[in-house]
Amino acid sequence: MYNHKEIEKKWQNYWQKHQTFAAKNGDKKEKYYLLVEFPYPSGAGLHVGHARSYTALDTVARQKRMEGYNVLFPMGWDAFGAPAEQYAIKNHIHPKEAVKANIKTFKSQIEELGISFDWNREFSTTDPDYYKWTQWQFLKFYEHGMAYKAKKNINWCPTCKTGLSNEDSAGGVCERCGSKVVQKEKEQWMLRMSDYAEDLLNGLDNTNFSKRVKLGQINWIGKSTGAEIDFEIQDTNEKLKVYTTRPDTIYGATFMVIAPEHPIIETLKNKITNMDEIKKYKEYAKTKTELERTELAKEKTGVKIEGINAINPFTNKEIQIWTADYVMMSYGTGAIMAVPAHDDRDYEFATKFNIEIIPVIEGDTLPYIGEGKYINSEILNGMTNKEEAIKKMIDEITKRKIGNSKVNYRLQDWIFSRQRFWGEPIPLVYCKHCGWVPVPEEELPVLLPDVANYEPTDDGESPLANIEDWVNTTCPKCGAKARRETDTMPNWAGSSWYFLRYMDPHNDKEFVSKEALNYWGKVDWYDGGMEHTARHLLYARFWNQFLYNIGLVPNKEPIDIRTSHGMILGPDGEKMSKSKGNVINPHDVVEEYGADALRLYEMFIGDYEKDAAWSTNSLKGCKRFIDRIWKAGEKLNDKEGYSDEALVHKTIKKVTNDIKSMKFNTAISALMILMNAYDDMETITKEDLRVLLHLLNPFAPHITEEINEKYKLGNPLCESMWPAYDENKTIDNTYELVFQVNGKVRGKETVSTDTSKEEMEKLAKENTNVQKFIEGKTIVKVIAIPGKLVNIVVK
RNA sequence: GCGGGCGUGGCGAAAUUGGUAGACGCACUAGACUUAGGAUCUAGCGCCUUACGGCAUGGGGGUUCAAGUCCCUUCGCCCGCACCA
Repeated sequence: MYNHKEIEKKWQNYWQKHQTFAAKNGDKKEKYYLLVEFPYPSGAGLHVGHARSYTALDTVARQKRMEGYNVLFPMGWDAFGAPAEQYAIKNHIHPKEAVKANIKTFKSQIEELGISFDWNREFSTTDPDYYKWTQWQFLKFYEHGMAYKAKKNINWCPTCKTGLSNEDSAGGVCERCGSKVVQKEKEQWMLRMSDYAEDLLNGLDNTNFSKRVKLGQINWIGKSTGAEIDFEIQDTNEKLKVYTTRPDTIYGATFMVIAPEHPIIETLKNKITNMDEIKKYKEYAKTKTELERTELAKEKTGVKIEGINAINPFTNKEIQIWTADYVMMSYGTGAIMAVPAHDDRDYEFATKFNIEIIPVIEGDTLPYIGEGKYINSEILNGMTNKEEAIKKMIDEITKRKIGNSKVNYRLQDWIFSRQRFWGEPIPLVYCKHCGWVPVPEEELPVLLPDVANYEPTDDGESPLANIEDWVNTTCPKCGAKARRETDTMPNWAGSSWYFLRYMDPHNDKEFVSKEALNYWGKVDWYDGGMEHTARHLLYARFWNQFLYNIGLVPNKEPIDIRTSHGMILGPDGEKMSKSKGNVINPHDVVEEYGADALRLYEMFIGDYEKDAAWSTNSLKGCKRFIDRIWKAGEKLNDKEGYSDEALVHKTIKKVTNDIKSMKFNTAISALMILMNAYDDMETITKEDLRVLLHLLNPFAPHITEEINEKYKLGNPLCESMWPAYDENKTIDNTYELVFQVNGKVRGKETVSTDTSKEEMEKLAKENTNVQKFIEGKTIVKVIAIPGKLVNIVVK
């Protein structure tokens, strides 16, 4: 019938030759910026999941261009990262070689899908021309005091021999290799992201992210409101500051718990009588990974600190101080007031160690967290409103100068150092006399050297530390001997600003020009995986907000709409993986069924934001649809106009709107309905066929152009304006009026659209089947809804 | 535990403001064409019933002339966060 391979190649060449998808900076047309996450070019090649996201926004891009927009739809490569480095370690070749080969494969696989990327703007985060500007921006953070080096107890992966951010070690396992993460003290570069917690939270109001994406951001920032309160330690001048969201329960605070790393232990070591035991416990807690600390949550552990006691500032009673690993040093003040009557964790702990439990809110069961009448609480007794009680307590502690209200965030500063080779070198030099000195702008980029060995050192330094002639340099400030920073940036760095670079990718004077920034503005629509909606999006927003604050970008929020596609699962409903043998390779599908069939199927598969299992049978159904259109060209007549005007206008309307709202499946279904109608006609007009091809073009761009050309229906679709519909013409002259008796359908009749209520009622009562159901009964009420139905209520 | 989402045929799913539940596709069944069919075309296809009709959107209740849609309640599943104080 036709050779899809030839057709696809032909039109891909046509687009290339005519530069159909080249975005033009400064063009008079209205701009629209569409972005998909640039992939990590792994050796495994393109995944059908990539194809889903790319095709979806490609559909939008193609529609937008035909609607007259200047569309920016770029693609590039996020190529720093561990897999390329692992490959390099094994094979002793420079990771950039592996990356180069993988990009080639990836790119050809994307090209054969016919995605309308503007390849003129392609770059990789590993290009020195690109990472020069990543380094330059890091120096901006540094200049503005936003980057600092700190000795931190960091999450350490013993297998990868590198520090990990909290985000990279979620759940206590290394995100990359799955090893248990341990705590290790190390000097690390940090970015002050926690300073931006409130802005990152508030900024969400200026975005159109989907609800679940916003919630992901909100959860990650983790704002909580409460109070900090000082508890005196008896017979010392020391105070223990706690953070609590429930200061109203303070009368029930019968003990305190501090994190094993809490510095007060060191301060008061002379008073504490069981230091050995406490040190032992601290060691024990350190060996436990975060995961174990959570998983083994069932059983509380802890040690009572002997020799010191605190005073509850409201009951004035002596209370014990314990150390336990259920209190984290990284959150709040690393110390809590324990209210066992109203907190499950404190309750469990108190029960295990026989500590007094005093209820302060009336209730039947303990622990009872929540609201109720306050008891045993002097100034709060009798109150019932939680918010009021909290407010009263905060007023009281403020008045007594023992505390204040306090907002806490889960969000912490971003650990920005990695002890790896394959990342952007941090462009700083350490000089004995001058301290840390930035590499001057004109010396950027600090290039990664060519070496033979990419393994991290055993003491956890980056492999760069071994390369003497790279490490040893001179101080840019005083000229003395100095050493380069050997840590590299995390691979989130390059992806935090790549959307800005696409606006002006070849600029060698600036990271992006002001003109380009002003013209392209925000990313209008960013689509990617659910797995990146928390951290990548947060990093990118943080980075951009910083650039905004120092006047380098025009918008505080870089992205307007963010959507996240569901995963494509294997035919067995499981996540695709080599080991399960359920991987569908897009290249194979393109070979056998064609790019258009694959694209159409992936858009037809179901709700775009939900996961969906692969079905080759459904794919065949989409292929069949394309074949039917191909054959429809054989029954063209010489007439003009649309054979079924109302249907065509309705279809244009539906497809136009459904693409914009990501309801790709129903858009395609509308086109199938139109095709089914053509099948029922003896012959169809050229306009009939052309409009179908045009509406289908964003989904199946190759075959539609080919058929359009074959039957000389008009200019190439990609160079024609998107079909317009006339609202008046979407309305049919007739409709099927439904007759109901007591809400049950008892008859139908095709009537003219302008049938009056009276006529409708009359027709209903005349219907023989309706009469069967109203005979001998009293009509209570008749409801006539024009365009829909008549409902006769009888008794 | 907290936050969010979902529950509709054998399957993927549709269903503006409450107004014909199951569009469209897959699978399946029967027939046509055919040497052949895993190609194509035609017809059928929620469940029960020979039919009339009845019953159906996880379960129960409510509002309404009318509920997949609104309200209450209950069960189940999925996702995110989490000893976060």
